[in-house]
Amino acid sequence: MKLATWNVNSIRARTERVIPWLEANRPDVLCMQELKVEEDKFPFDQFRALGYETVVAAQKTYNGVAIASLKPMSDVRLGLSDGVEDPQARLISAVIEGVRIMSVYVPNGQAVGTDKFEYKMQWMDRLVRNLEAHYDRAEPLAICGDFNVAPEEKDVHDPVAWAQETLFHIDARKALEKIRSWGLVDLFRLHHWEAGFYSWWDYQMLSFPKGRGLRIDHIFATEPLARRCDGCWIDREARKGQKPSDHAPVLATFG
DNA sequence: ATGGTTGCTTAGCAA
Repeated sequence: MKLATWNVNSIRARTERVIPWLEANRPDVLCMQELKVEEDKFPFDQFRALGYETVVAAQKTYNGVAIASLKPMSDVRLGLSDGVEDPQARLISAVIEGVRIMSVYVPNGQAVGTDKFEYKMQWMDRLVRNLEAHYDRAEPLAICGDFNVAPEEKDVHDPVAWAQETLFHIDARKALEKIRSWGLVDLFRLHHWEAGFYSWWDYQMLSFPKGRGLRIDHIFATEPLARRCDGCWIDREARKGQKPSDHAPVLATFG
């Protein structure tokens, strides 16, 4: 099985990049984030033409997550289902070939000290409670998506400069570690130890050509699934060329 | 250097 995740930064703006990428890479599953469109305007037909069925949790203008799959999906679940009134579409999951696959878009947090950063912290804590309440770390499960947090110094081009930002603040890193310590493995770090691999580069200041990025998109898996993972990588090529997303896809394969 | 870029929606917000 080949699993991919990609923050597309508007599916309508990115359809001409995402569809050819799917055709070239043919993952069994693609988790997407930041659709920025209501469900009735999602381009289901173009995915279906390549053999993918897609389920979405969407809203107008902001956020929005989806899972496109070649294989049948069952028990589709939307949101954190914790009774909290929350209009933001940031989580969808489905069971595919016996694996619970989650597509998540963790809040960016805007700036440390703001209400949005507080919402980010609370959302990550709610995700931990969702895992504790509904899932079993002994079962195969993958959480894929834009976590908006880089785990370690080696995942950030300039850790000192980014320490005060929402994507690498110590509180955000601790919250990410709490999610991981529920019983998840960072699949990228199973296969690569080196610094300097990034999944996101700001559109501004020529960040991509200058190599100023962060590794904030992840595929986390429970132990029984991680044991089957024989590769995990970031497709930097997809960040190049005309009208790219500011994120690159992350992929993992399983035997 | 308080800049710079992109997308949605239409001047301001979010990333």
